[in-house]
Amino acid sequence: MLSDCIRMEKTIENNVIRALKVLYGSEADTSNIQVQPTRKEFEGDITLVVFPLLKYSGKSPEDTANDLGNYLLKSTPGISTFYVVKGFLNLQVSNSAWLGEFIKLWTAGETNDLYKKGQTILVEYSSPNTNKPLHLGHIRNNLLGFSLSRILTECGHRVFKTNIVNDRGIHICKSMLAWKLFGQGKTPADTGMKGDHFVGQFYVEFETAYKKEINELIQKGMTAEEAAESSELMAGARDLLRKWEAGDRETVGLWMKMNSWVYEGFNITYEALGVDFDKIYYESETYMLGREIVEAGLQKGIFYRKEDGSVWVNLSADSLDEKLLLRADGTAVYMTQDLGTAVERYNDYKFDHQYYVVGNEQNYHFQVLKLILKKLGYEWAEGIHHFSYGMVNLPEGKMKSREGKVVDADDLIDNMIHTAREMAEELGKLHDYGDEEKEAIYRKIGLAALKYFILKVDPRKNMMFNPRESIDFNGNTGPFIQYTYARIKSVLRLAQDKGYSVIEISTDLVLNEKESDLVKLLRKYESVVKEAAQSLNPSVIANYAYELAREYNQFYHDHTILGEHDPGLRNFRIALSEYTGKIINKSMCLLGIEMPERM
RNA sequence: GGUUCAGUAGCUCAGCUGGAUAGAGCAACGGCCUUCUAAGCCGUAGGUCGCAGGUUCGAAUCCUGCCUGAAUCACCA
Repeated sequence: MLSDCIRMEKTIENNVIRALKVLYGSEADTSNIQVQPTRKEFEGDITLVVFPLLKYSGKSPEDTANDLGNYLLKSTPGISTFYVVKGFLNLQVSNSAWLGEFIKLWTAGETNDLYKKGQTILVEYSSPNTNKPLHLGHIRNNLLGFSLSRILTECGHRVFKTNIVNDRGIHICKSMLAWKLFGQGKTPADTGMKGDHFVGQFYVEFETAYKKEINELIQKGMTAEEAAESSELMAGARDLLRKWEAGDRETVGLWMKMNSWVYEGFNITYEALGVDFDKIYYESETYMLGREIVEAGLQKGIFYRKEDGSVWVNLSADSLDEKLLLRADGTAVYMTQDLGTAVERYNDYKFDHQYYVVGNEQNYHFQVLKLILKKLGYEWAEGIHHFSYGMVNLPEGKMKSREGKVVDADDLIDNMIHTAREMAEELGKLHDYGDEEKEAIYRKIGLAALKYFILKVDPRKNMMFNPRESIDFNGNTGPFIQYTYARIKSVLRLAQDKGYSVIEISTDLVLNEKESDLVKLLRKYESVVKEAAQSLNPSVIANYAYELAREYNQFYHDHTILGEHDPGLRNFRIALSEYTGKIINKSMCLLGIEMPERM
């Protein structure tokens, strides 16, 4: 399918090389052949840039373009005429050729051979802490991870989505202590709160009480360090951590109880976002892994031990620093654990690639992780990649969860759905639907607005979110694309009512400009998906879907579909609409965005 | 200070491995619904692509320097 679609450009490239040989006796380098779509303001469809070819022709740009144009006109089927503008050769593709391109797409069906050989790929994303609810930063992570998984799947790979939950450590102990001190035995069910919010509240309570305690100690004349050391609250939290590690029954019981509340809450958020996982790893189960690996590296002399007993690796040869791998007391650090889980995952899946969807604040960590794995001799380390994405900032600056300056995920989702509901009710197009059906549509629209807003920006860049200016539903937005889809569906329903069914498409039609523009865009789909996969960038697909929707709306506005009297042309337009709807749906599906049949 | 990333319209963002007169949306202003969904379409206005050099037929894009911002350089995760 792909090869069919790019055949025309490929043929042109080959024929240019042949032309240069025939006309000028030169062996041209393919890298000098630049074939691209002609800009809207010029006549033609496909442009050959002739500047790089002047060294072969030894002629002026115009003469060279004319020579090549004449050659291509004779040698390349589908080219009807050409225009020379300065150093650009603009080739016009004939009407019937565009129609032919569309018929190829139309009849190709669901074949998918973007990549011939699928690989096994792990995508790790989400990876929350269990001491607080998810916020907008997590939403970006989840959406990117989920979308990347779908894109890679679309490319024919076997993709496994994983999540490593940070369910242990001092932060959970803080919530636990606060609950013991202030919780009065209450549960989320008692308060009607979502479990993750319930637990998060105690985390915040701990931080507030702790800050107060420190301030009081400082008032009494202590330095900040002294105060931190003599804090009873912090000592209590540390004590819980020790008890937890020692397997103290009561502590572990409380830990399990509170975590289970959090998971209930997380699951609701994950479901609302429409993301899921094939396998969830828990840090409480994996944090010990990695020690043996460090020991082995020590034996091989890749790592070294300092006098105090701590283990380090020296990466200065790779222009990085020394890095700690094991504390003097033998306990694991973040890196130890990540080394362990990487090896464990390789053993579990024998992956060709593993993508870690983690914020760019950890660029250094993943650089080191990969390097150490390579030093240890794991060849598969070449296949691990950090899918690094930028932060979501507020107008005030960074989100700070400790200070409560965050945009809560659940609140945001609810707000989006609420806005969708208000707008839809105002427009009143869904009167004949039942409440449940309506709600399902509001949900789709609200989530589309949110997801598209986040996924349309380049993942590598930091992005801004202003809570006071709510996310748009008009213009370059998810709902706009959904609207276009719903419009198409509406046309198709009416076509069916009228008994118009398209069995085959006439090869004898004259396309208007909007129609051929649409065909041009439609045949780009697979190369867009491929580019998104290669550059790890769902925004490429988001922008494509928008462009396609905009193009379709122009076509829809300018030309009647069902009102067309010529049955051949009418059928073509119905088919064009249907296929556009299909591509819009597929593109948005790769972003994890659902399309409504009506809105 | 070292490393990495970013700086494009008032705001939020596109701009592919260098290509023609730098594009969208929002906000502003003006048009288009007795006709397939107006969450739409069309138009007007809005730019020293951070600054300065360099590479070449050609630079928002590549190189160097500088300015600004972010992240990171933890026995935190």
